[in-house]
Amino acid sequence: MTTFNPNDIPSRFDFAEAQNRIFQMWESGGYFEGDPKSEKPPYTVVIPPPNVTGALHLGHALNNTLQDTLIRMKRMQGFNTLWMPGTDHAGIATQAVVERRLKEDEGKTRHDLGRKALVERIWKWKEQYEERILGQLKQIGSSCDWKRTRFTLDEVCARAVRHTFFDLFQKSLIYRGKRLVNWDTYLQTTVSDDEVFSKTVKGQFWHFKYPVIDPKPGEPEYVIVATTRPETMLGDTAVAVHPEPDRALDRVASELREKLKKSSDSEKAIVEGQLEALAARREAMLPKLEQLRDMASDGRKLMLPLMNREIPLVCDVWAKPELGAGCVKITPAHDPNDYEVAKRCDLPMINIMNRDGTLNIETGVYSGLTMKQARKKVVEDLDALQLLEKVEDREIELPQSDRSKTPIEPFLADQWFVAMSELSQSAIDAVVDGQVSITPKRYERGYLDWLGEKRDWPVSRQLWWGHQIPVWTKACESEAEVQPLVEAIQALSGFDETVAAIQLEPCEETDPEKRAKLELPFASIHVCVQSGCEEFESALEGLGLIREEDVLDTWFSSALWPHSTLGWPEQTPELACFYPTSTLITSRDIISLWVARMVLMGLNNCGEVPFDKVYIHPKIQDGFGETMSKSKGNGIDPLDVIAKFGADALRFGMAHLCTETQDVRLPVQFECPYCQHSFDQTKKNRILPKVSCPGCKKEFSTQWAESEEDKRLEKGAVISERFETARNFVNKLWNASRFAMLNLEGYEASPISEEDLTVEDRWMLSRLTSVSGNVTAYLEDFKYADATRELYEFAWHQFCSFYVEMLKDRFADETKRPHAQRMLAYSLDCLLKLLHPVMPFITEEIWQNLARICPERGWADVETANHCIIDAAWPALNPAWRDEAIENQFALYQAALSDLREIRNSQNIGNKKKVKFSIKCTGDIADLLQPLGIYFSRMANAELVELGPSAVAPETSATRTTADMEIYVDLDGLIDIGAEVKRLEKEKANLEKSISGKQRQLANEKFVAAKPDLAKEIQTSLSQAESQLATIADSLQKMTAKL
RNA sequence: GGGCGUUUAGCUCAGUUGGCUAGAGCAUCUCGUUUACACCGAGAGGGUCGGGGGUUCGAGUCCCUCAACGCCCA
Repeated sequence: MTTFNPNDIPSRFDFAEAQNRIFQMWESGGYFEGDPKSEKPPYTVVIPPPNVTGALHLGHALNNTLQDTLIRMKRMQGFNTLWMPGTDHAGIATQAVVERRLKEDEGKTRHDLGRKALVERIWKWKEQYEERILGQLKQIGSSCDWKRTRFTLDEVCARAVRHTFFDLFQKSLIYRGKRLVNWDTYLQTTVSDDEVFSKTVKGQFWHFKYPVIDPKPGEPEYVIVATTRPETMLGDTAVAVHPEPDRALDRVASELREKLKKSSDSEKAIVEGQLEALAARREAMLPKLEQLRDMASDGRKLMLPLMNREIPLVCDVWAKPELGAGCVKITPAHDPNDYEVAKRCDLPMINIMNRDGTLNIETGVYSGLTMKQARKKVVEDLDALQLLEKVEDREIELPQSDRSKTPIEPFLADQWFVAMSELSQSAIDAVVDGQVSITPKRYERGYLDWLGEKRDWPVSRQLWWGHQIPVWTKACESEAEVQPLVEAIQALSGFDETVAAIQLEPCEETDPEKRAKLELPFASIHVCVQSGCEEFESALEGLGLIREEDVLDTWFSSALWPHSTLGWPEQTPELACFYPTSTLITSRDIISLWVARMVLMGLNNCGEVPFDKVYIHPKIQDGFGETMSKSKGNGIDPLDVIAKFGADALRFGMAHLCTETQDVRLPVQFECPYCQHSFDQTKKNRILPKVSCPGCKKEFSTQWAESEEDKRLEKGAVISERFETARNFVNKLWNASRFAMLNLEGYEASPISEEDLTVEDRWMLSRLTSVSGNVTAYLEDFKYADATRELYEFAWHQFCSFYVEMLKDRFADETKRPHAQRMLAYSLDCLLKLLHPVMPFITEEIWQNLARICPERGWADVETANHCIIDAAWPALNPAWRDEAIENQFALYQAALSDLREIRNSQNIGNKKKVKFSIKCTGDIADLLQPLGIYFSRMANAELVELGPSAVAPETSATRTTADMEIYVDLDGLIDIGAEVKRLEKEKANLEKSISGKQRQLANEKFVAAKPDLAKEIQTSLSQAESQLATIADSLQKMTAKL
């Protein structure tokens, strides 16, 4: 190794070079690895596995910075830490991305490729993005145990999924049922509610007449229903009317009156109009509505046109008497509200659609048509029958699939469900009992409310990318087939209930004739197979059973993450050591989807909660308060921030903005690739393929560049200037340590006795004690912003601006030098450790350099420093070193210094000009200030000529006062009287304001009676202020006289 | 529709249980290259704490109400 020369240290930290080198050193040194055999107490965090859909964004950078900061502190505190890394297969999101790519690049659909080939393609995509994601996490500095990296679709996780599914199936907590789903006819899959968006389009509102069968005298021959989707009438199974039209109209009216009270003037007219219309309607329609209600109660039936099917007239609250004719057609299999009506009224549900969006055989002559074709034909046919009453133009809300941008069809499909009642309750109890705490506490409510609904969890997804459901099914045509098949299956499994679990699902259609007509089986046999029984699976297929094609909801595997990654269901040493994990750090949008499900699955599978603390961090928005996303163009790549500012600055910036609020704003800038000028992103320029730099006027490309011409331009980075503060802080720390190393030549370690400590040494020890205690407590409580603020303030304005400055004088004195060196090495050592969790790279780099000059450090007890800072012992200073008296003493010095500097500035005295000054104060104060008096020279180029009660103001002087002192700067030959008068007048005004405020308070008898202690304090500060005022007034008078 | 959050200096945010002249960083202005750092140092200016009402001796802080913005659930 070449000899280390502090003079060679550059004045900037070369983070780009250091980050990779240091990370490799940590990783190859095994510092990230959790040891299941360790004697140390475990501390475990599982990463919220990022989706392999794409690259990481700034939200991930925040999330992982917080986890890494915590795990690094715990590692230094002596815990056996494990941060478990991995990625999520993210079912539909990933499959959709790959399918879209396939369509764009090759014009193919997944059906052209087939299941096997498509899944292979997605695996390739996954490999590519996983590598990129893990690379990004490492660049951030994440100290995960990378050898343990898991993927929610890998063998270990798959085994856990299969065991869980089998267990729940066996307990009958998994069952098969029908459910109305959002069907994407293009992708031929269900999409979740949050992947559906509503689009307002121009459409029509058709009014049809349905004939009444055998109307009684006085009853209408037709009822009128209205719809925006005529084709669905082929699947109608009822028409509903309101059971209490009278009361329903009353309620609407009273709601309108409530609204009227709250309305602004402009709205009032509209609401009043609505009320009048309602009253008129009531007058005209109520008898008819009541008649319809009576007809429904009497069991009157209607003839569904075109299909010639008898359908009932039913009573249900879904019908709105205030709208249209007051009747609503019910299509249970193709409308969510109608589906609910059908469940309430026990109506049949007729599915009229094939998976590709065409109409099925239920629709007779319409079979095979697309929805659009069917709509046209249905309207024409009804019109021909003179059953079309009228058509209105109207704006309608059309649900669309976010993935394929095609209309969503509500569709009744077979789905697997997890029964949630018991499972949810266990997860509710865990939080109510305090086994799991959620920080900030306000998020508990959403968690509990969501679980409290105990809605069954539909877990099947009609996708190819995911955990295929391990169930084999066969339909039995008759009752006679059932028993022999069950017996055959049991025999094949060797009557082993740990291999196969069987469920019998009877057909919900009990009428054998109807079953035959609709080609429905008598019952279905479902066999769930445990993992590792491939031969049995083949044998089942030999019996004619077919494997379920659907895969599981992504959250099913995510729910197992804390234990599946540790090897469950195997009772591995890792599981024994690291489960339950300690803390989960995530963002609020997945509290119910993920956190709640992990709790209940952890309890079900392991009998213990998966973690005892959950911390929910804020979400990052751009300067406009919008969430960042690639599709908006305001997304920031953490790697761009790292390239410009360094990983430590990114991390410090992230932690610094992590307050208890819900959202934090981070204004976004473009950075010109030519001149490095950065300027604000606007809603306009963030969507352009190329942007012109306002600095150098050259054009650069953005993420939207598509044309060859645009792509040839240099690409501009998207960054945020908010990281500049953090970058500057990194630089400050780097240079403070550079100064230290330049002055530690000849360092020798040896203990310092307590009596030899100077005032500033004791002050530094006191500060270090407070700061280390505060930072520890803040981080334990997830108060990241408070921790970074404390560290920033301490490192910059206390350690650098005062302590290091004061040490300079002591370094110049040979006799004081060795002592000063030891104190500097010790305090820097301590500061680096406190900063390490947030700023790991620079602290490690400085640590390693420091060790070359002073490998042994400490003031009372000298020890050899740990080889790496990453597992050095976390500072735990003796609380006895916290010394308020010393800190107050120091504050006196700082106050005097601040006044001196202000005089220099207001009098415009150059730094090189030495000034003389005196301080008038009590003898006690003088004793306190005395030892620090020499430092006025270095810090303000000012010489203290007199200190104590007898100090007097020179003839021409500037005067400042504090509560404890009067400061006179001798300005003979220097003074700008005008400036001084102005300054004194301002000071006088301030004091007068302060005095009158205090006087008012003390004149308030109730206050003095209620808070005597506080009143006493104010009384004291009032007399001080009055004495200050006297001094200032006196000076002002003298100065004014000289004008 | 229900729930949650936010509104404090030009910008981004702190502000503990109500209490003395409401703080920080960035930006602005003035001065300054004293060899760790100009990604620096010293200083200054800048706030009717979203509007209205209430409780209180006293409100940025507690309560009510209105407004704007954001998020989650239906």
